[in-house]
Amino acid sequence: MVEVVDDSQLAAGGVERAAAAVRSLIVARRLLPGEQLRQDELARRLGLSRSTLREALQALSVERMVTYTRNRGYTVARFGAEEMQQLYQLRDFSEKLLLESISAPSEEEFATLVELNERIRAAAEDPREVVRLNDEFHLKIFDYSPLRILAEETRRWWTMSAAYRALSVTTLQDRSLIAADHDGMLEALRIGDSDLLVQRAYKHRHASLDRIIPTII
Amino acid sequence: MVEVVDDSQLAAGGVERAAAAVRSLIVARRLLPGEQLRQDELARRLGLSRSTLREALQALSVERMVTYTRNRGYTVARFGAEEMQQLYQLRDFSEKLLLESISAPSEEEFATLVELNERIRAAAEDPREVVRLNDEFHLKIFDYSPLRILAEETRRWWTMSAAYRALSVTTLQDRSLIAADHDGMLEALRIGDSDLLVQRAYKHRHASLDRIIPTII
DNA sequence: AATGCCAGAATTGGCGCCACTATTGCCGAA
DNA sequence: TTCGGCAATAGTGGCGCCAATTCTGGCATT
Repeated sequence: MVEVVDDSQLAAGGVERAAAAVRSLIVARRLLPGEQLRQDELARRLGLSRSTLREALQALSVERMVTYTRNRGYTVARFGAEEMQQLYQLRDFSEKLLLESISAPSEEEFATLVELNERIRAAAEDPREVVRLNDEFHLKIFDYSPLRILAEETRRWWTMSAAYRALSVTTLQDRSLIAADHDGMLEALRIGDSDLLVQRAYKHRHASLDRIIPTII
Repeated sequence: MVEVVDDSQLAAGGVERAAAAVRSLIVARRLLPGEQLRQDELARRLGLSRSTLREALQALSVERMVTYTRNRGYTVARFGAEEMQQLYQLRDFSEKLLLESISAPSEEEFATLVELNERIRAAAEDPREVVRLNDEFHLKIFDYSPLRILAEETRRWWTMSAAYRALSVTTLQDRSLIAADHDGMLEALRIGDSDLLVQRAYKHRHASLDRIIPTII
């Protein structure tokens, strides 16, 4: 069985395409933290050459999505509890800056977020879909900030923990809690109460962290 | 004339070596912002193959040291005033966190910093050396923090502006000001006054930014 | 039975090559 | 003379190959 990776989001550009594909496999937990990435096999699986994949892995290594050891190749990045906490601490500060820098979103932007959140609520039975939509929801908000560089770095920090977040969501009993938190954030966003928004985002974030930590071996 | 890059800091490992070399060329302003990086020539110049260089450039691209355009290759990253300010704003927040997280450095660590600063003072007539030592001084401080991930990201943000900083230092009249600022920071570090340290580092940093901005075209 | 060692297999590291795309410089028409 | 188009050239994108290193499984030794 030849498995072609989902090329839904792949416009073109070999390396970017490859990086996106591998990133997506990691986020979807089809490649697990700590797992060895055999270049030859992975390249075949993605339908491209090893050299191209190599460049992608190098990029992902700088992004900390994978770990590189000389002469031993790449493995999916694995985080300990300590590192995970540092990661979330970073996001505490960066997302605070981002959210404070957002001027009131347009009607259209706001509607998009509301709709996304409704889809999250509706997908409560499908953890994978919840995670995907949740990512889209949060990343979209980051992009509303004029602080381009920080937004990009934050996106990276967000994605770093994605595989772990995905696992914790799977085992979450009441997945409607996520959408409920988002409701609160959206309300704060709508009335333009920056402090409230930051506070609610913080709470939402740490609820996530609290779910993740116990899953870390 | 065959030019071999300075292999002082290059342990081994093709790609890392290449990335370090290119980074060092950019920081030293031997490759200027906006400049096209022709892979073939650069590979020859560094004494390695184009494919290996390619991986390095890919990594540097994620680090934002270079910019990539599809089918047009890589150029040395170029920052506008707006971006530069964002970069420094990032460092405001990240270096604050780092400095606050540092527990009092050991005698030995402290002595190293003092000595470095004396060398900066002594090298006042040699701008390039001042820049190199200054980098070493600041990066070393970052590494004292237990916040490993943030320290690494901050190192990256620091390096991103290095080429611009190098230029502004060259045209600086009284280069002893830099060492004087460091004196103040070291004093705060020694007496363990975290707030004072953060404040003085802030002032130092923005003096740097104020010098850089006018040099941006 | 456990441990150290050695050859074979598997995997990574680095390189040169060819196809494709962008750039350039030239030439002819307006 | 200037501008638009076209061919030659330069440079990037992607691939397969071979050397070097690491891993693995079997064998001998204690």
